[in-house]
Amino acid sequence: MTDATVPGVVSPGSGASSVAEPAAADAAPVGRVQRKRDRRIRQILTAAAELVGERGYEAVSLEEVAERLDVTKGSLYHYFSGKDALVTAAIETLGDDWTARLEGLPAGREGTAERRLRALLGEHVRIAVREYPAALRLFLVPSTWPADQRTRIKELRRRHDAVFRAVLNEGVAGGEFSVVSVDATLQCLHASMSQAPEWVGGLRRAEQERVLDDLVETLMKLVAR
Amino acid sequence: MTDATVPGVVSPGSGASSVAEPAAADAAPVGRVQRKRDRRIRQILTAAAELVGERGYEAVSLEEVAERLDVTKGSLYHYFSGKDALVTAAIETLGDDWTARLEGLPAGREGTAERRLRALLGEHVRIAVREYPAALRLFLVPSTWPADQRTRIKELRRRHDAVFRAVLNEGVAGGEFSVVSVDATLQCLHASMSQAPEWVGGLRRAEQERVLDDLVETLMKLVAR
Amino acid sequence: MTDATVPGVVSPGSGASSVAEPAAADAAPVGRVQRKRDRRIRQILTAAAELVGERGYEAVSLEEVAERLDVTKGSLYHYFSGKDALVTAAIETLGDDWTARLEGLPAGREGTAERRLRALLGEHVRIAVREYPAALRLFLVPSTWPADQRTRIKELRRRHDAVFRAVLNEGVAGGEFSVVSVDATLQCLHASMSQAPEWVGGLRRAEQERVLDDLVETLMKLVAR
Amino acid sequence: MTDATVPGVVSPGSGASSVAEPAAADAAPVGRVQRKRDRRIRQILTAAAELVGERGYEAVSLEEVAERLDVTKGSLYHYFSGKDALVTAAIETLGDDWTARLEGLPAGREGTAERRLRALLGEHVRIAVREYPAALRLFLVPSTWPADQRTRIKELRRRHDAVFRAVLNEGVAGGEFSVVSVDATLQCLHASMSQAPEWVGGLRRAEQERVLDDLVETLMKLVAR
DNA sequence: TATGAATGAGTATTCATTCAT
DNA sequence: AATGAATGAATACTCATTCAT
Repeated sequence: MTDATVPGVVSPGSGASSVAEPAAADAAPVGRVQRKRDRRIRQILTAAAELVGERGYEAVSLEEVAERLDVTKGSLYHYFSGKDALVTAAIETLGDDWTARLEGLPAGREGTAERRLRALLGEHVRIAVREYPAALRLFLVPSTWPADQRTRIKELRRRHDAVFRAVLNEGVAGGEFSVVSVDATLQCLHASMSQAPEWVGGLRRAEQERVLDDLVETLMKLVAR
Repeated sequence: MTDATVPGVVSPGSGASSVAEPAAADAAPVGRVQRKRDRRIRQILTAAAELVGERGYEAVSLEEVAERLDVTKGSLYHYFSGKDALVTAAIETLGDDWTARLEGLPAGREGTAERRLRALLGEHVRIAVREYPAALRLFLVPSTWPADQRTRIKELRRRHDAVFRAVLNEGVAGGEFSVVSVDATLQCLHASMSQAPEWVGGLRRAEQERVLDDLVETLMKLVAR
Repeated sequence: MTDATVPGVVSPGSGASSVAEPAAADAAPVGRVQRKRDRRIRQILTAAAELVGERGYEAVSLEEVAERLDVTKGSLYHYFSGKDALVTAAIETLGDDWTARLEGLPAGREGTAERRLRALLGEHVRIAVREYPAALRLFLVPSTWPADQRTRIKELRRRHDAVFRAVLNEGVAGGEFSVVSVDATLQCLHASMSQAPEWVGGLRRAEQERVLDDLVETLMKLVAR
Repeated sequence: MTDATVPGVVSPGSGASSVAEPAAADAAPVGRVQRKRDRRIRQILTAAAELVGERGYEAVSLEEVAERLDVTKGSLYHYFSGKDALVTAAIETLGDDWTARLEGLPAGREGTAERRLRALLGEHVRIAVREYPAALRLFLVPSTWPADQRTRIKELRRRHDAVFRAVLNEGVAGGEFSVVSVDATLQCLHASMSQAPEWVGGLRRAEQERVLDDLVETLMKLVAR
């Protein structure tokens, strides 16, 4: 994802716009100014994503986001058209980062489908528990949100699921896995892992590891022949 | 659950102390007045539970709850000490009702463990999808809540899980099921079913049914030998 | 003060009235019922006076008064037309009791005017400190109160002051005392004593006694020749 | 007191940290912006102090304060963290102004201790009567306030009393005055003067003057040899 | 008499958003 | 680009008062 495609970003000099920029903008040379702007946006999104990941959408205030960045609330409006836009973009960033980490996992690319799936599940669940304890909430976007943004979130999840779906499909094709339905299996995998932070939150580290291992093994049954 | 055990309920001017109570009152352990009060509390909890089930905790305002009951906000404070207390009680009510329905399910009590589990999963997921679309949120109690209430919710979940745990244990004991860990399996079942409304929300009824059947079958794999 | 003259008391059978009863009511035999009513009123006033004495007017809620009496808020409206009426009456009761105690003091009636004044001051200040820590507030009746009630409070203070005024006048007449103005002297005495709870509130008992003795001696200078 | 020391004031987006500050800013220790902010805070405090002085703490609502300043309630929260903070700061301001006026009084600095004390008492009592009719309430800070703020108020009174204490001490040292205890004398002076508005509130101006003179003369007896 | 349910106007507080500088 | 002041609508909560039973 390049910053230029971040949704809800206010385009400089053209007033507020909650719609993504036309790619035509690329025609203009991307100068220092633009790069600086992109960097700033990146900072904001990171801060917002962390907060939303920790506390959930409704509990995060722009004040907090601004404070974490050591700027004022008003500044955020130079880059985003409003809270929804900012948070949506942040969720997207968080999801993209997460997806990228899974994709970048060496163990996720070699060996049998089973080994790869196990590695992906382990990494995913550990990211969830340690870094995004409220990640589940990200996908519970208030039903009052504009359809536009809900669509965006669903799209994000699709991308996120793709990495699991690929392994699943390969496993099935290669005869390693057997599933009732790839979609249903994906949903179960995702749901189970997302809620993990809830159960293991109060446990000691050693116990956490054991429980998470059990979780991964249990989930592997979903694809067993 | 009897209403008398609803948490956070404000007790009426009772406090029998400096003035002598007529002993006759003991004859009728619960008077008309008390029954009426209980009924009202029930109404409030039902309304609140519906709203929380639909929109989640943070998004529900007391104003809305009051409006749905056609009373004023202030009235709610006659019965509950505050929003947290009301919502906690509502969640508890909702959870208890849900649990009771599962327990009351005939198909959940007879036949092989496998048949019973399948029946329970089917019913649970259909309740989730049709009646409590935001039920998942119920278990995402904000970490800022008082410990007291968080404990209560966890206790509630334990009761709720018990019905599944019983079948699971029997199935394992009888050699019908095989699981990595009963706890992990329960968590996966619960999480997967709770999030179901999210995926199937936009589908047509017929499609919904098919997807939910797939889901149940997929989950049955978690206990396969 | 007989209860029949308590202001703001709702007359039975005649609807609410914030005006004192005409003495003609005495024509009717004062039956058991009336006596019971009077006793109840007395209880309410005592409870209210204590609370107002402790916390001040604005901080006391009818709920608290009712709770201390183990009745419901609504019940209070059988006896008083509203909060102001109740509190005014309570202040009056408190003031009357206080005055009565000073008047009943043996040391206040015999010996030289100086000995008597010293005894009165000592007792007064000790009542203030130990029993009515917020008594001062009683005389800071919100200026928004109806004139009727403000008058009543002033009248009460006049009665209360009378006991000191009498000794003062005698002392002056007998040549024992010398004052710039009896009124001003009274005001100073009253004000100084009323605020005593504020300074000595945090002190240990022994220290309190020493400080209060200093206070009394200091005040005696106001009448020195 | 400089505004920078006003308690409870919310600091603006400062928090200089992740972003480098231009060192040049140090040249102007207090910029235009800061001065403007200080002026605004001053305005708010003055309005609040007046209201508190007139009506007392509990009776003042933020709405009233805001209205007097022709801003909205919410704006006050830009400068103060809440009602307590605002009111405490207002009391402090009021007390400081009062103290400063007494200290600035020429007649309070020259002549015999007796002349100076008489001048101070006269001025003090006239400020109380004319400008802060509810000033007494300021020192009756509700016992429910946070300890932090109660301490602050006590400290304020100490500063306020200091101006009288100094004259008292000098008079005693120089043999002009004779007191039982400096502390007790101060308390009596303060209490008597603070309550003055209550007695003289309803009088005509000419009468007021006479009564206040009597009051001052009466209080002078407290230090008579 | 007494109760307890209900009200409605009020209170402090929060927060996304706007805008002049 | 960034600030910080200001807004206004919303939110939880309180309390004196009324009233049917």
